[in-house]
Amino acid sequence: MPTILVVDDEKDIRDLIVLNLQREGFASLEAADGLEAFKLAKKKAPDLIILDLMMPHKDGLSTYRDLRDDSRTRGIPVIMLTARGRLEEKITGLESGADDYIVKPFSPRELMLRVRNLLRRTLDTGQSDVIEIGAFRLDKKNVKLHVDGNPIDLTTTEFKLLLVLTESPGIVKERAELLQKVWGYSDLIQTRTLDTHIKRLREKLEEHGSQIDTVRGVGYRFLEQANPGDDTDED
Amino acid sequence: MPTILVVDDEKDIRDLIVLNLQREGFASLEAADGLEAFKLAKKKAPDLIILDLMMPHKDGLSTYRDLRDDSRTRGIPVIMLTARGRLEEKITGLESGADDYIVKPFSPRELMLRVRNLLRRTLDTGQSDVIEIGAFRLDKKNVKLHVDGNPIDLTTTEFKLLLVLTESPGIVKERAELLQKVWGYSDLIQTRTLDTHIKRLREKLEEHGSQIDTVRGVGYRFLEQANPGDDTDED
DNA sequence: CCAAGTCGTGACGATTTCGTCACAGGAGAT
DNA sequence: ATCTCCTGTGACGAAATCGTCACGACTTGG
Repeated sequence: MPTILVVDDEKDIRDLIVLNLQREGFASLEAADGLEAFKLAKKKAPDLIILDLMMPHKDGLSTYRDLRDDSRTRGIPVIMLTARGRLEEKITGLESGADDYIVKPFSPRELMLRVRNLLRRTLDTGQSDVIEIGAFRLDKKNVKLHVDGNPIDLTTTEFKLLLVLTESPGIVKERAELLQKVWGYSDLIQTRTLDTHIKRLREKLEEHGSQIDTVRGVGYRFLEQANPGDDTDED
Repeated sequence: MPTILVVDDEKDIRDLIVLNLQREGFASLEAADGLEAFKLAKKKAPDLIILDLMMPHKDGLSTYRDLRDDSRTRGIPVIMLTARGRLEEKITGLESGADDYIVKPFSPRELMLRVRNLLRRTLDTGQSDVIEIGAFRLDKKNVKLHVDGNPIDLTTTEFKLLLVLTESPGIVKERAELLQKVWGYSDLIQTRTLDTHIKRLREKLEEHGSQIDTVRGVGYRFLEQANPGDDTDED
């Protein structure tokens, strides 16, 4: 059952939306301001967010930007509620494709229609399990990697390895954990298999910025790309 | 709330299906044989019909034909239940695009998935018989493919395969899913049938731009043609 | 500086997966 | 009935991918 986060400072409106969502069979979360919404979104990873743009304290628009800047919430589609003629123009500019907005006052039926449409687009087509780390975009369902929009062919094993590494960018993954999660090895095994695949991964990634760090005696660490746009040498 | 008519002579199976439908929030009607089903369908105009093909008295297949011959029931999508290897071949011929079928034994989850998909297709889009992907135009009703206006002859199997592939352009369809949706295979089957038809499809499409991508170990992916013609974008 | 441990690298064979082909059975058309 | 087209299947080779090994380079600690 999809979970939807409803963000509005007015309790009446929240209640109205939540009621309609329940009637449609959706679970819901509530937040009264942008900060709470952002924290809840990171923690609970809802399938969709309904976000009022007019709120005190923290503006809805800046909350939207925060959501788009965090890797954990980037993929979550957002429906924005806005008053007619207010921020409409600005919104249309920053839409990220997966998002939508609706002008107040709105009919609940209209809102529910958009919720269903948006969920259909994201849940069904599997675009929801796309992981983004810096310039990297890991498409799980597609077994495809894009860096700055450029597709990179990875084998399934390489992809799985990269997937595990990117679980925790900047943090070391032990050899044992990598072997466990990618190959299913349960024992501590002395093997060069991991090294070989790390090498192959590095080969395919190096032209897009060296990414995988060796931590001697421990394991490997995936680093976010430091300098995008630095592509002038090859040796 | 969509209403679904369940047609099966075995009460146990009806109960199982109805239970699952209720859990999903659907209203349901029941019929134990084809005649009753036909009358009920005309009278109540359900949004979808789940029809077992193996029934005493009146065969499911002839019931299906009756449903298609009557103007009041013609537009109602039908999901047919069939035993593996029995009537599969005959079904493939009369598939009218809006319909689906599933091979017994099936999982309730799988059935519910198809119910949702079929309802989504018909309720939302008002069952469009023509699908357009880039320069491709798939005419479900006439089982015809046009690329840039040029007609391409496809067999029914090829057409169905292409139809499933184009459900999600740019996204991989797993072999299992393709086998399931085109041939009704429920198990993971080691067969070269899929490959063969992919090849035949590729042969017919390649002169109009290579389209079908192999994702080793996963499945196939339909790619939109890079169209030399211009594309207009608007909101 | 030496020894031991660890890692990177290239090559190789084994295995898996896919593409292609030929062919036989079946359905529909003539 | 005969013909034609479509379809599924197995055989076989091609290609991709994988894991392992040997060996050299490097790091670390004493």
